[in-house]
Amino acid sequence: MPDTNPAVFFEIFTEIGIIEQLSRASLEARLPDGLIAPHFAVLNHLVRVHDGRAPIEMARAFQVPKTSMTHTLKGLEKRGLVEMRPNAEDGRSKRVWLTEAGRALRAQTIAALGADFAKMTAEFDLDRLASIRPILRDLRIMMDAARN
Amino acid sequence: MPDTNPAVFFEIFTEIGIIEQLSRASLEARLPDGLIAPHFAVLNHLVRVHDGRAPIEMARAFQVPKTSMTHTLKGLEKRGLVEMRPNAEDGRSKRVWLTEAGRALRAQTIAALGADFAKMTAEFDLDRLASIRPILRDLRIMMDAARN
DNA sequence: CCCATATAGTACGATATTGCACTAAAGAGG
DNA sequence: CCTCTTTAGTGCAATATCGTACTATATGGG
Repeated sequence: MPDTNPAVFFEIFTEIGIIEQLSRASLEARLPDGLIAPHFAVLNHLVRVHDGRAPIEMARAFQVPKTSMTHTLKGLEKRGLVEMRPNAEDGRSKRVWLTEAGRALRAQTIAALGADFAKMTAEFDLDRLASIRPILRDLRIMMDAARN
Repeated sequence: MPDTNPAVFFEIFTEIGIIEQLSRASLEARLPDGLIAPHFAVLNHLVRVHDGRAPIEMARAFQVPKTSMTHTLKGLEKRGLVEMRPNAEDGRSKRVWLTEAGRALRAQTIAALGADFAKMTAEFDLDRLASIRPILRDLRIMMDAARN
């Protein structure tokens, strides 16, 4: 019988909220003191999308206010994980570059997480997990579009 | 071909992080000024699990430090949505009770969200969404157990 | 009963998040 | 060019999160 009850969304979002919290805790347990998930997200983004991004671009990518991005970048800069340089093509903006330490920390964190996830693999069928990926992806795309 | 790469976890958690952020934004858009997701989570928990819980029980249920729960409850109490009373059976602890206003706000918020979700139903197949629920549930249970 | 230990709650300080207001620079229209 | 509007970034204040330390009460071994 097809499910036509929108409360399904409520239940799914509740599960997702709990899983997000647990996965964030796992990540932060692998980060050096003083660094939290948003710091890692920025390092990871700069590797995946290529560094040299402007802070405002990253604020949009993560859908956080630009003041939050300023703060996160300040923390990364203070620890020598990124460098902020002026943007020669636009005097209003800056560009963010990874340092060697930033790249190394990101790689090292991913390696540590890989070990954690490998343990989970022993307890959770990866094919079953992988099967929900396209649905989560489509859900994310739909919600992203819905927020106008 | 079975997927044996633990990076599947990384990708799933990334999607889940984004969806959590978007769904939290939807919820908070429906809450009165000054109330945020943790406030609603507490109200909802007190209805579903029955009120009269001790703050420490709820801190454990949400896996937040007890200081965070103290703060969240203080906000709810200030707005007359819950009442804190001493626990006659244990002088160290308190019990948290919903007020009529608290119950009403929770019901009204769920109704508003129901309308939002009904719109999403037009754009996302509910059967497809419902199909991932048991997997998310099992994943949450596994991770919850794994955190020792 | 007494005392050592454990537990519930809170005060406080450090850091995080975010809205508002401001500055500096860019772009658009004349 | 000159002005009006828009955009990128940041300072500041309000609130949130959370670790540490403290108080009060409970519990358990003697």
